[in-house]
Amino acid sequence: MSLESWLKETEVEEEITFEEVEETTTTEEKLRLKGVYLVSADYDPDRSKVVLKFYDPKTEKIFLWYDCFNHKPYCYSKEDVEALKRKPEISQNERIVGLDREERLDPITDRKISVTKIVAADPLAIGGTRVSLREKLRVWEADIKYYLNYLIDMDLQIGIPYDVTKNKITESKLEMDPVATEIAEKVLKDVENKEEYEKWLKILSAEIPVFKRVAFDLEVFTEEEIIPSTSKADQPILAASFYGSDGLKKVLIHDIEGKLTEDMFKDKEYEVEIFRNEKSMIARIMEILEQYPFVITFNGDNFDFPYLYHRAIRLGFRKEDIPIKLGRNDARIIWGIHIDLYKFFFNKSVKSYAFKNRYDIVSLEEVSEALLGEGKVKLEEIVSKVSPSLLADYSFTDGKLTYELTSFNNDLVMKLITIIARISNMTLEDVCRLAVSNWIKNRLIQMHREKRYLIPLKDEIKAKGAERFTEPITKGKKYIGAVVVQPKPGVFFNVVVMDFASLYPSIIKEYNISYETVRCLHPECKDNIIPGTPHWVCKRKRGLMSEFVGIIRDLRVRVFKKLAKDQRLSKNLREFYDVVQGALKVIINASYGVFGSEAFPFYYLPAAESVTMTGRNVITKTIEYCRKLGLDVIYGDTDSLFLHNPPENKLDELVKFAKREFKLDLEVDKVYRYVAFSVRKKNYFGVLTNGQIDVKGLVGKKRNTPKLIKDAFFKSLEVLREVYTPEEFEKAKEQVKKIYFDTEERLKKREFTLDEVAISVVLGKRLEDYTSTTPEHVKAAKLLQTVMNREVKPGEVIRYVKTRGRLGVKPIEGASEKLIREIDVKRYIELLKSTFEQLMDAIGIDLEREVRGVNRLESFM
DNA sequence: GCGGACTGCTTACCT
DNA sequence: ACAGGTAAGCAGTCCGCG
Repeated sequence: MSLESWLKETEVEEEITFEEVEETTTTEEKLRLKGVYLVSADYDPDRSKVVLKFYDPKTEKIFLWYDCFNHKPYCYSKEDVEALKRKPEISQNERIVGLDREERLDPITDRKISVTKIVAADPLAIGGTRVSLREKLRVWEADIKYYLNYLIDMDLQIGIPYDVTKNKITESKLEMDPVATEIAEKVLKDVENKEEYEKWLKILSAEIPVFKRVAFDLEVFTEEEIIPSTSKADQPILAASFYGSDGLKKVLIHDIEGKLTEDMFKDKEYEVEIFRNEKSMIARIMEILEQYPFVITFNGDNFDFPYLYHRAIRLGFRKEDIPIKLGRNDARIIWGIHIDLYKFFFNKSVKSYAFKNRYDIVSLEEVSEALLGEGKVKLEEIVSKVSPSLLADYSFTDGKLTYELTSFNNDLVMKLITIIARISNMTLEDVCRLAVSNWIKNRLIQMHREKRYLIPLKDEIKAKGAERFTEPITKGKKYIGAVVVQPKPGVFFNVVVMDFASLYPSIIKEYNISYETVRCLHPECKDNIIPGTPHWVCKRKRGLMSEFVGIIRDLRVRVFKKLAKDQRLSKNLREFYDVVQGALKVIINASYGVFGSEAFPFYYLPAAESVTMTGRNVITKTIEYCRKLGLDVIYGDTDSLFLHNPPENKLDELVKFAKREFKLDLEVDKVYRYVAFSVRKKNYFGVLTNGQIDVKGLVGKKRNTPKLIKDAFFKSLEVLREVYTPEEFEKAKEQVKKIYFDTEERLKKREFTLDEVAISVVLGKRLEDYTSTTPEHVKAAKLLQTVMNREVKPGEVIRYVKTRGRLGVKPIEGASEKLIREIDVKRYIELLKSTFEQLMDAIGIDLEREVRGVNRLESFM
């Protein structure tokens, strides 16, 4: 049967609709829920109310709770009520329902001001459309999402348990672990704002429930290797897979040709349901999904849910019967929480701080391979062409991997998301979709509100400070960054690396850096200068950012890191506290960067450069003190100092100096048996005292280096790992040389596979955006697109080889081993040479001379 | 018209 | 939509050279 006739046939079938979404419990008079976790909030435009989502771990269900306090959205004006009433934007707007005078503190001037609260009937009257108040008048606090505003006003905290009745929400009593209490009490004794700490301790140490969830993945028919259009949704769904925390393992298969039987899938590890009718299959998909309060996808915002939605519409479902809400950048499910892992793993902070850049490309394949050690089912062809059995396996594995990404290490990812939601007080959905500047922004907004500060507008912050003062070292940057010490070339045995514990956040904390405190308006603060700048810092008030970073940092170092190691606690609990301290670290590490990012509402270059300039001063002064102590500084970068053969007692003195002089913690980071430097910065290797190899920045470890060269490089490192004394170096050097020449021989004789000489480079932007130059990988990508008719997208890895042909490159995809004959061996030898030069430079081999020597020898033979 | 010096673009890395 | 600093290769341009 052709696809077209098949579609026609389905249209005449009887109407299938989704089951009614469960009526919310608010209508029940008796509603009484205990220990239910607040996980989300949203605005329901139909009821003109905020809806809260509570997760009950006992029944494993989500309850929707609609506002019953008649809370209204609002913003502020600096004009008085009378003046506002004279404005047509206010007087002729029936959606403005109230004007109230209020007192606020302007954090920039540190003076009380009177403002008018403009109350509206719905959030769109404030902002979000072209005719909203925000676009017409100069108003404050008008771009806070309404449901987040609600949480703040109602003093609600995401991620902790509540007892809920129809018209009352109270925090559940939380029992803190006695060990945690003991450690926390010590810290509480000497902090300036005890209540704030207590609040945080309670929020962060609350238990996290197991979230009942299902991972969901859709496979759709496609003619070519292109992603089907979600808006057209003109191709049938082929399969849907489910993997649930309750053990559900299921694949729904669409039997387009009417040839499938259940027997064909008998020995699978998952159940299979076969559907002749796509419409019933969609209804079944929805039925399964709705049994789970949390739905996990990998890219469900931009593919699975929009496709499902539009396909359902196309097949005749009514809009109001589909419980999916498609936004500009997200897909929400009205009965629960949709978590899109693609967005979460794409997050720069998550990628680097939580997962240490263990994955480079954000794809289900790469991320699972890196974090789970398990990849997708490999297909030789596109999904539309493989056998039903293979398609089912493929789909199932995608669902399974997606689920496992949330369950590995004892539900690490779910916990991480929950803890970040607690810190930022954002919904779980927002946490996994928005970036770190948003997380920090939301918590700062709440802090402003709690202190009754009026949140300044971006232009007010900008107008307050002079432009940046420093010149960046790197072209195209906005201000100066860190100091990198020129390394002393050579091999050094017994090297101790000292570093300042989270230097920038500590500076923000200790030096009171915040947008309102740097260049404050108090005359008496103007002598409190940041070294090397004309900026000064407030002496009268603690800055908001400084307070926030200070608390988070203290709690991490003094409470949660300790708890994570406390042997009196169960392994489970220690693991949990370790996740907490890890989440705190993610936030702390990003706290400086946001000051220099325009996307951040509290963007303020004088604050950013105050941090880096203080850092420069700290490291420079510490190096000077090392000289005084007779310590030999052979290298340093930003917050670290490499000391050659330092006497123990001198190190103690250095630590004391840092504490006394800067109030900062300097500590031993690592100790090298030996470390080898060339003249290059950020470029060295060493062997730690435990025998572990540490390579930094060398070409040999870069992801785009061909395997052949990489292997030779790491083989050499293995040799160097066995070196314990300067004498042993000589033998090792000979071995490294041999590895080099052996590899060169292999290249000359073409004894390699295509895979070994493939160069993998990420395509950074769309092909047509490379306007000034055409780098090699772009040439290869263009060949892929034009010759092989294969669409290439930014973010994709292009694998190519260097050839002797006109263009000099060819893509690997679809090529046979015959391509080896075209390889430009000469250019690979150059690559090998430069890779080894970095290594050999450091250990004192002049590669150029060695090569000439051998060549001369060869020419005689 | 050609080659070396130079600059700018691009990617990947370090802290 | 967190930052700046560094290395390296290649593409493209400029300049000198009878």
